[in-house]
Amino acid sequence: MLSERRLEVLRAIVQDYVGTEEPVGSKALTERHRLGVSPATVRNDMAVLEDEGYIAQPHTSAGRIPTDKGYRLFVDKMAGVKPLSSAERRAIQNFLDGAVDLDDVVARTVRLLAQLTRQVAVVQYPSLTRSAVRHVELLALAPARIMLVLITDTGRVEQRLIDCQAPVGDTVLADLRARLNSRVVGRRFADVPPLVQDLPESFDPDDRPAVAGVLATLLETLVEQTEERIMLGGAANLTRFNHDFPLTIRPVLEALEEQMVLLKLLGEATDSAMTVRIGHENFHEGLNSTSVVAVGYGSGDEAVAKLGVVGPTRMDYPGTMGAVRAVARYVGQILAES
Amino acid sequence: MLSERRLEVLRAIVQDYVGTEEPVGSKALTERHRLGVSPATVRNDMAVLEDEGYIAQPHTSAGRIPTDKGYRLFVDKMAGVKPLSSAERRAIQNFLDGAVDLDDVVARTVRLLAQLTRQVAVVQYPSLTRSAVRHVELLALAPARIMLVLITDTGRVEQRLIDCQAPVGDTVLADLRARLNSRVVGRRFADVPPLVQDLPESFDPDDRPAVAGVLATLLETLVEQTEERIMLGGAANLTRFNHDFPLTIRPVLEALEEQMVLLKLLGEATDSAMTVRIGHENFHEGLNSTSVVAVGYGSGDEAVAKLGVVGPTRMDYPGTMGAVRAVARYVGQILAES
DNA sequence: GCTGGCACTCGAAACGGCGGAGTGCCAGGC
DNA sequence: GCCTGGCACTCCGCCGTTTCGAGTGCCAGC
Repeated sequence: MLSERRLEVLRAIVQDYVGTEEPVGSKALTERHRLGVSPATVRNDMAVLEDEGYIAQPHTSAGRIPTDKGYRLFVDKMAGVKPLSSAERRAIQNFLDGAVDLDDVVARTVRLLAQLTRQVAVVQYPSLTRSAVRHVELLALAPARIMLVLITDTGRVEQRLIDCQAPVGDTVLADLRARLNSRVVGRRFADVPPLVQDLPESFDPDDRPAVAGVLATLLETLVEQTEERIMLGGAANLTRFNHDFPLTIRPVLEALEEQMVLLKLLGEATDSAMTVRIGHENFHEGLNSTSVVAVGYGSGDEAVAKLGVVGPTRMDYPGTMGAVRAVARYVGQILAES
Repeated sequence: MLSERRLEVLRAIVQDYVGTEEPVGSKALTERHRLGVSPATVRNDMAVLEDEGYIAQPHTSAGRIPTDKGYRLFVDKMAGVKPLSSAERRAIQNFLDGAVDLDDVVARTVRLLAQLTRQVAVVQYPSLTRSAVRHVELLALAPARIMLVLITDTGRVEQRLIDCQAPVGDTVLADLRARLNSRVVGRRFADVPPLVQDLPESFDPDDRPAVAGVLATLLETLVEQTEERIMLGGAANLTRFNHDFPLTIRPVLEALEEQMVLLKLLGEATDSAMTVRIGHENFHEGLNSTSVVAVGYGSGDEAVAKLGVVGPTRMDYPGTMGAVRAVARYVGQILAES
């Protein structure tokens, strides 16, 4: 366990390094912070902190920079979540209130997060699997061709084409549409399958293949995980740091282009707790010098999707966490209203 | 007018510079190309080319690099469109054939273009304004709340919420839905407005406000230009060149984040002719050292949207143009099938 | 009009010296 | 036992100098 003052030294190092982006030495520390001790004492503390792996020096006789472990301790023990100013809150609300549909909400959220944190923003579309059915529509495009349109309570619309072997009558289609909706509207996706299982039986044997086809497509759409869409923005903010890592920007950009990586990035935590993943805590190699701050958001009490930002490990954690949390809350409100 | 050989020299300079990314000198030119003349002669030609503004030297006693004007001449007079190998063609087809819906088609196209050209790919969603109506659906979410779903022949789905002052009966809604569809299905967007103008008159006066509201929203959706969505990919490819311009990548990334800039980037040409915009020919400052190769694509004979790539002015024009054209054709086919 | 030769230019890389920030350690004081 | 001032040492980054070489422009000759 580290003494109180050593923690204080670590905090000072993190704060200074985040601000200046340069290794920080003992003398500069005592000048910029009221530690009440001399540089020599700070040096001793630093030696201990280095032994414990919280800080490191890029090379002998340079200042110290925090390690991933150091940042971790900082975030866990010392960093509160910095609340936003009321001006910022108003800005968020104004920015999000003008959204016309779900795409727009997500797009605005991404831009907002990127501007607020000056980092790369990542927003997941409300997940299909955690939302509920608002309406199912069936359209006969051709006698044997049906389009299935699924509308969720989060405003998302999914569509699928279904080719039937035999023509399907309009009345059958209308019947199916009515029964389907009466059973599934308002239900969570996960609850739908058992509710529609027996539907084909109530139809004329001739029509059962078509009905089964529609149901199969519907269920497939419901469980399909691959369609977890994600929007990304603020990539230009990566360049703010590239005088330090001209090399690192490349793999980061590459990683961010992979939908799968992005999805994993936002993490598994489904509740609304905020997760911070620092440097090597990220599974992906290209992201070893970045940190991810993510949190779930939703229209009700449960998260239906996540959003977050990706930035250098050397980031302003309290401020970033504050912005991410605030944006998530407002987006949740917006979704609840629509 | 330049002599034949001088054009040849320019072509050689462009090709070498694109390959090596380094200023090319007279000696290297004669070694790598069979020009049939000595370096001294090439030097004289280069001096002329420089006087005319086709090439420039970064500093005295360095090799020459093409100017925007030089690239322009190269593209106009000398660069054919390089056809793809049959392996590449097969790859394109395989890659695009697996698409399940419009989003997927666009997403795959972006990835494909980015990989093929190793540059930043930009794909515009099939524009609403140039496509036709496949179906209009009206859903009563609540007694006085209607959701309008518009499905286009390119597979795109738009949705809007409509709040009515008074409840709307189910039969009225069904009636409106039927009449609406019988009039507009298959019509181009631009042709729709006159066809529905008189619809409210045929309804009970009590229902006319609601009907008018639905129509207004429909027309608004049809003309709404702001919803021109664009997908972008391959941003990581920008970093391939950043040892040359570490500075320029920043404004480029910023420019690419602006939807409006992207839209203008793809240009105004609505037919299927390919446009190449080189360096300063781009209106946007941040893109002064990039070139844009764009072409329209569509399910029929007319273009419904555009796609293209953004890369450094120093790009392989014939190859890029070949890839862009080929991808556009395949996407057109895919859209026509669905 | 092409060619070889030659002097010249200028950036890139290599070299070396210097300054300064920062460290570790030690002896002394509270 | 902990803090402090002092001191010697290390090593990066900066800067002026030198060297090297690719490339040029020009000129005289064929």
